[in-house]
This record gives sequence, C-alpha cells and structure tokens, in this order.
Amino acid sequence: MARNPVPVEDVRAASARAERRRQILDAAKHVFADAGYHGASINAIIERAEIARGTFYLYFESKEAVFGALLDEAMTELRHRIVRIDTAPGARAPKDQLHDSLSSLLTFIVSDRPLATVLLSSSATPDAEAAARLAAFYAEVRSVIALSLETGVQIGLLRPCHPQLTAAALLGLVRGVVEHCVTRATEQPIHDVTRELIDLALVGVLAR
Amino acid sequence: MARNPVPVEDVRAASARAERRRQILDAAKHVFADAGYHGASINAIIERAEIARGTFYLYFESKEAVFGALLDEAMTELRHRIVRIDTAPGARAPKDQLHDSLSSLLTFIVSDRPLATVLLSSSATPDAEAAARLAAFYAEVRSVIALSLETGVQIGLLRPCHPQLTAAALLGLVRGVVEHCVTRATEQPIHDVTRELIDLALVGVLAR
Amino acid sequence: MARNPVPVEDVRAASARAERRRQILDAAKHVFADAGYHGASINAIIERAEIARGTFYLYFESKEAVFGALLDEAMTELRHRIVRIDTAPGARAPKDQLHDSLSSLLTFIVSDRPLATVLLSSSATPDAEAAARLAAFYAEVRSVIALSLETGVQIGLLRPCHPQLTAAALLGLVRGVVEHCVTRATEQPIHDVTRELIDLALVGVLAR
Amino acid sequence: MARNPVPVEDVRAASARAERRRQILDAAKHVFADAGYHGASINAIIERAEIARGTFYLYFESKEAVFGALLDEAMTELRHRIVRIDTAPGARAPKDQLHDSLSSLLTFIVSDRPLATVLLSSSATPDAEAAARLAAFYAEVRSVIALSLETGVQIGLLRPCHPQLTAAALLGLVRGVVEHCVTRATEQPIHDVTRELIDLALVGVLAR
DNA sequence: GATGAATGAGTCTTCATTCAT
DNA sequence: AATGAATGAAGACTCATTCAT
Repeated sequence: MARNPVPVEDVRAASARAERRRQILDAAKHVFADAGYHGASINAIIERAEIARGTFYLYFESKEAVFGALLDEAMTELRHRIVRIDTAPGARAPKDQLHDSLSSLLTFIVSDRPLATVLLSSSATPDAEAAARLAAFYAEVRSVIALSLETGVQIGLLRPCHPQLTAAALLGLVRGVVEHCVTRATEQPIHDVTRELIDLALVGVLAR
Repeated sequence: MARNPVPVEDVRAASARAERRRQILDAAKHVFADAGYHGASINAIIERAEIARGTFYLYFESKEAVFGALLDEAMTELRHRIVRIDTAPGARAPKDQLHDSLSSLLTFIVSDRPLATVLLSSSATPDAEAAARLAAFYAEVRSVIALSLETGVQIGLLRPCHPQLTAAALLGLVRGVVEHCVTRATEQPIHDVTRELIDLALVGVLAR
Repeated sequence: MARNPVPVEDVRAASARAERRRQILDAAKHVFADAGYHGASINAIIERAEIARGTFYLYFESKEAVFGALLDEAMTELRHRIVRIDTAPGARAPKDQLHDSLSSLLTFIVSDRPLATVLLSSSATPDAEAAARLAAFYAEVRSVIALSLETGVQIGLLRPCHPQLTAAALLGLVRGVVEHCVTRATEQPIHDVTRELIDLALVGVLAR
Repeated sequence: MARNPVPVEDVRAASARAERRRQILDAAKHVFADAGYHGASINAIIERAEIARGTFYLYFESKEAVFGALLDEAMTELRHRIVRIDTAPGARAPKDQLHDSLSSLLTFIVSDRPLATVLLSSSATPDAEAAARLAAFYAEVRSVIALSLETGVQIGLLRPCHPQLTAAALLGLVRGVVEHCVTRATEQPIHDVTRELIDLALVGVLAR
C-alpha cells in the first residue's frame, strides 16, 4: 500500500476549516434573512457565529463575499433540482417528471426558511455583484421555463402562449407558493402543495 | 353667514405644504427604487427633491416615515383598483370584470416603474413597521383573492382548490408578470398581457 | 452707493467656515507632527480640534486630504519666499539677496515647529499622492537651486561644480539647519543662523 | 582537558538561529523601505521572509523590535566608518583622511538602498523608542562633527564657526547627497561624489 | 522550534437626525 | 418655514499579537 499522500493532520485541518466556514455561512444566512443585506451587520454575524471580528475576515473577504457565497451555494443546490423534462417516447409522463423535480426543489427550499427568505427578498439591491448574480440566476430559471414551454407547444402538449411572459408568471407563481409555505406555520405536505401548484399551472382554476 | 373658518391664506399654505410633501415623496420613491431602503440616503432624497436637510424633517419624521407614507399611498391606489367580482345574475361576465380590474391595476403599477420596484423588492426588511405594513397589504390582497376563489368554487364557476395556497400562487403570478413588464424595455400592450395572465390563471398552459 | 452684492451673513458664514477649516488644519498639523502621517488618527485630530467626528468630514474628504491641504498650504508659503537671485548689473549684491530670501524662509519655517516637523519627516510614504506632491516640491526646489548654480558658474561668480549634486547637498544643508533650529530649545537669532549658513555654503569651513 | 562547554550542535543551532534572524531582518528592511514604519505590516515581512507568523515573534518581540534591531545594526556599521581625523604632525593630510572615511561611509550606505531609505525617512516617528535611538545616533554623529570642527578651528585649519550649527548643516549636507545618490538611477562613482561633497564643505561654491 | 488560526482593539468613514439661525 | 452646520453612533475592515497544536 502506498503512503497516504495527504497527511492526516491536513485532512483534519481542512475539514476544521470547512466547518468554521459553514458555521459562519449559517450565521450569515440567518442574519441576512432577518435583516436583509444592508441591514445585516458583520457584528450580528460574528455574534451569531460566536467568533471574533477578525476570524470572519479569515474566511470571507467581505460582507458581500459571504452573501455571494451563500447565493452561489443555494443556486448550485437549486440547479441540481431543476431537471429538463424528458419528452422522448418511452419517458415517464411529463407531469410526473415535473412533479418530482418541483417537489424536490420545494422540499429543499422550504426546509431552509432563512435561505428562502434571502432568496425571495434579495432583489433588494445587495450592492452590485451579488444582486446581479441573483438576477442572473432568476433569468436563467426563466429561460429554462421558457424553453420548456416552447418545446411543449411544439409537440402539441401545451397550448400556444407567449413564452417569456408565461415563464415570468410561472416563476412568480412558484415564488408565491414558496413564500406561502415559508410564512405559514402550519405546513401542508410538500407533495400536496406541489400537486396543487402543478394543477394550477397546467389547467388553471376554471371548472370544466 | 358665518366667517369662513378657514382663511384663504391657510388654504394656499396647506396646498403649498402638500406640494412640498409630494415633491419629497416623489424624490424618495425614485431613490428607494434605485438603491433599496437601506441603500437610500436622506442625502440622495433631499438632493433629488432640491430641499435643505432640515426641511425634510419638517415633512417627515424619519426615513422610515417617508417609506411608510410611500407604501400607504401606493396601497390606497391599489386598493381602489381591486374590485370584487360581481357574480349576481345580471352582471357582466366574470372574466370581463376580472380583465378590467386587473388591466387597470397593471396599467397603474407598470406605468410607475419606480413604485413597482419599491413594491416588488421591499420585502427586504425596511425596518420593522414598514415591512409589516407591506406584508399586511399583501396578506389583505391574498385574502381578497382567496375569498373570491371560494365564492367561485361555491357557485361552480371554479374547480375546487386550496384557497389560501392558490391565492398565494396567483399573487405571485401577478408579481411575476409585473416584474416582467417593468424589467423588459420592450413593452407589450397591457391588455394583451392581462389577457395572457388571465388565461394562464383560468385554464393553465395545457392544451385541451 | 450700490447695494453690497454679497450679503453680510454670507460673508460671516464664509469666514466662519474658513475659521473652522483652519482650526482643523492646525489640529491636524500638530497631530501629524507628533505621530507622522500613518500614526496620526482622525480621533486624535478631532479631539485636538474639539469637533465631532462627522464635522471633520464636512471639511475634508479624508485623512489624506487634510495632509495634502497642509502640504499645499506650506508649499505655497515657501514658494513665495524662494526668490530668484537678480544678477543684473544694477541689482543688490547677490549675497544680500540670498540672505534676505533665506532669512525670510527660515523665519517662516522655524516659527512653525509642527509644520517644520511635518515637512522634514514626511518623506515617510504618506500614502501615494501626498508623498509624491512633497517629493515634487523638493525636486522643484532642487531644480531652482541647480539653475541658480549654473547661472552663477556662467557669470563667473561661482566655481564650476556638478549642479544636481550640489543642489541636493545644499537643500540637505538647509534642512539640516532647519532641523537644528527646530530641535534646539535655545534659538539663535535667525539672521545669525542665515549668515552662518550662507557663509558655509559660499566659502566652506576651511581657513584661508 | 575539559569537555568543550559549547557542544557542536549548539553552535550549529546558534548559527541557524542567526541565519533565520538575518533572513527576517533583511525582509523587514525591504518592507520598511517600501512602506515606512507604520505602513509596513508583519504580514508583508513574514511573506518576504517566507516564515510563519508565529516564527517572527520567536525572533523579535514586536514590530518595533525589528525596526530597532535594524537601526542598531546600521548604526554599528556606520560607527565603524566614522573615523576621527588624526591631526598629529606625521599623519596624512586631513583632507585625505576625511575623503577615505567619508568615501567608505557613502559606499556602504549607497550600496544598501533599502537601508538608506529607512535611515533617511525614519524620523517619521516609528513609535517612541526607535525614533529616539535614531535621533540619538544622529546627535552622536553631529557631536563628532562638532568636536572635529572645534579641533580644526583650534589648530587654525578651519575658520571660526558655530560648531553645533555647522555640524547640523554638514550632516544635512551628507544626507542630501546620500538621498541624491539613492534616488538617481544613474550613479556617479562614489569617489567623485565624495570629492565634490568635501570640496563643497571645505571651500563652498564661491569662485576665488 | 515552527506553525497559522484566532483574537479584538483600533482605523477610517458614513449617515440619520438635531437645532441654532 | 427653511436652512445646513454639527453631531456621534454605528458600520466595514485591518493588523499586531497570542497560543494551542
């Protein structure tokens, strides 16, 4: 057996560092959720994380940097949960695929209330770059939805519609639902919420 | 006849005061839209309003107070445009009523981009009370929608649904559309947008 | 008599502002002299000036700005006192002209001990621009001296020498003398100091 | 014979320690020269020395301590090069002695640009004690010069002058020349510079 | 002996608010 | 009523120093 090229201490150190980072990230998430980007103070973050002022800057360059890291992490998670619908002949029913994808996404976001709060409210200009990044993320999601809509229309599954506008509306719809779930204390099972959300999007509220 | 209890000068003075107030309110609206609540500085507001620092505090108690006044004004305007659907036998088709009401609302909000920006982004905790007021407003709107949904279901116009959840979703949908209209430079006619929005809400995206 | 175009209050306000500025500038000069550029804290300056923290920034953009203003002011004063020797036929004896010019310069600088300290010690990198400005000033002085030397050599008044090097040496010589005067508590009359300085520069220390 | 009281390993260790110390001292010298005392950060020093943060404090008590050590070292070197002129009957010509002594001194200081920078600029109050030490060194030099001047006057070699003041002036003159040599990229041979400097000090700039 | 993560006092700067004129 | 100079609490960030490993 070859000698382990990465000494045990380094691994420990690395994971200790990662833990510290997580601890700060978590504290920051709560503070951002409570006070918004501008309202959040480094003071509040380090108090919550129970670290010294300087320690914060050992792990993040600036307030903006933590915020950015928070967004990036969330966006990565969310991206994993956004799956393109497979419309190939043998694939599962699109509605079922949609249900699973959305369900996973909602479960993730609703289970992390502070994160949801940050994502929902942070269009509030958190200083240039971070705002841009979030805006870019939402734009990306909208464009995924718009493309899906176009495909759906082409294969006759969906009725004709203005894809950009409809995508914006649907994203808003999901955001509204997330806000609902996060705000209300009494939580319905996510599966039911997802079903209702999908029904609303697919067939609307009108009785047949 | 008794002497007019309100002298002419006072009326003039009162209206001059009201104009000044308006001037400040408008300036504040733009600044809040550009920079968010925390990012907005009294400096920026008084520069835009072309008044002295102290004058600001002659009209508003604090930064939070202008923000609150701004929200209150907007909420009053919006409330006027939210009309309960008349489902009495002789009334116009519910869909047409809905179209007119929504159309008027969207026209109002989309034509005032800064106001829209403030309303959309201001969940970003602008210090306690103002945030609470906006939240209360949205809750009010949601409850109007929820009641309408319940009525609609009762009279068989709408299919059964979870009213709270669906109301939250629909509000989100409208917000998404407003954001779309405000963000995009190329503006579609509001009537078309409204029609699309209503179709989406009523019959969804699925082809029949 | 025409009406005074500048209202009395404005004049008062302007001079009040100027006084405030001077008050801060003086405080800053002492603090810079005591602690050097980096060592000087805004805290120390405002305490000495007996003003509030914010007031400082009403008059100066930054710490660097006060320092720059201080240097500029001093440099302006010094420039006024650096007079080119008139070597025209009817002019006063060059040595006398030199004496008057130097005497005025030394009187000015020696009477303002803190200023002298700042000027003597501030080659210690006070952040970019200010350092550059002071360096430029000294370079300017050196070049004035060098030119004078060249002229003197051409008209046969001075013996041939390397102008740049000699100018640097003479500037150092003056600085040494200033330092001497500023450091020693027992002050000789400036006229005597000036005479000695000039003798040294002109005929050296060697006995004939 | 008794066992050698200083084991070989200790010698090695001692010299290893000395090397480390030198390594840090050199790094510090460059950093102080680049950024001045206050502007210099321990960070910059340890990065340049390629050592860990804690290691620095194993060799020096504090930032001030390295600075002090730097000055002490330089002062020791300089002291070795300051030789009293021998005016005994059989001795070499005083001017030649002076030339050799000054030449050696200038060669040393000019060849170590960072050190020269530190020595020239460090009157910028590097925190109490170090500044005092440098001031003491300069005072010492001045007093050597003053004594030499007095002797020279007594033996009729020099013309009468105020020794303290002239010493201060001459020290300034040397500093001015050093600054000139260190600043200019194009370096004249030190011997020429020395000759010019000595001529200036001895016979001044006036033509006979 | 060497390391570098952690510390927290201290820095510069901003900005909502007050108040004498 | 209007002004704007003055205020000082609070903010983000730096850096010399310590100490457990």
